[in-house]
Amino acid sequence: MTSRRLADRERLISRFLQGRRLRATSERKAIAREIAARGARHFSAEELVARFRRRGTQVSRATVYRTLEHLVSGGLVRRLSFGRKHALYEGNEGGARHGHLICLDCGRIAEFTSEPWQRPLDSVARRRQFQARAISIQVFGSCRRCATRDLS
Amino acid sequence: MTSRRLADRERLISRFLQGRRLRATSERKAIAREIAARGARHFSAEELVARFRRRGTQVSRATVYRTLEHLVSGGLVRRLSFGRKHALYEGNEGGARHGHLICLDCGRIAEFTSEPWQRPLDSVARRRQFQARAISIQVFGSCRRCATRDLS
DNA sequence: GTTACTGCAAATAGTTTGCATGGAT
DNA sequence: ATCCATGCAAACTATTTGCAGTAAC
Repeated sequence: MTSRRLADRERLISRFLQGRRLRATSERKAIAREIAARGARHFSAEELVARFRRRGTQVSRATVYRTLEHLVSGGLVRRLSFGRKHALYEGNEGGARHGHLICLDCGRIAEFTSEPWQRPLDSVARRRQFQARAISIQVFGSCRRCATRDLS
Repeated sequence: MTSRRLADRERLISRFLQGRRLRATSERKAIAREIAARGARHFSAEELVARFRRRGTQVSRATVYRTLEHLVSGGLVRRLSFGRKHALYEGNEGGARHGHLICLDCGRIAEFTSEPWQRPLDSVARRRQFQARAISIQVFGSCRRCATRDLS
């Protein structure tokens, strides 16, 4: 990602904070910067905390969780709750829709574009008068690597 | 559901236990019976525990979790992890595929048939050489009732 | 008889929350 | 000056696990 787009994303989050009358604290800006830098890659709350800690940036775990909450409810970040462990998050990169292939053996997660399913899903939502805010398609199974290994 | 089909489902689970060399204990049979009785309705682990407790059936929480684990990994039951709270489960009624519309305001969950998306999803999986075991489509947003109320 | 299964209670893991202090508006 | 946001640590919730006793095979 170019630093141009990175700055764009940061600005987007600043605007979001303003719009919601949320204060632009240094902690929130640090979180915004960190998420922007990760692009569309997945991350856990704990990963953010660890990264800040390693780097000496002062942001507590509680603040990370509280800020993610805001960003998710505002649609700037998606929360992915697979499996039984921690939730994963991903920046909502301009709405590029994708689903996830989740390997139950090794935990690896791959993505595929779910663009083709967007329209039919929208139509289901419309029919039910359901106001869709986020759509998530998950396929659980074994990735190529693990499926091959399983043959042993 | 007829008691005929209910018996079918119980038998299915018995066969499953045998197939995996798992002992057919009274606890596991009680759980199988309970899940069969619920048909395709959603339930949480805690709900099962509570139901057993209320009725005086002797099945501990640990056993409920351990048994659900087996059934999920065997594909007889699906685990649905929405939101941040407890997981929900549903009997895998002969593979009738459906997705979920999850209301973020009131928590209500509605279903829609995802049959039409099965084939294209299969083809994505094939292309990636991903061995799919379960597919889950979730749409988060506001149900009709809550969307209307939100206008206030 | 052997070995898997169960129940209990304690341990985990991730996340949330109350409260006093500090900082943005 | 006001009052929202932060940090800390304690609280919570759902789930998992170690271990000793019990029951299925």
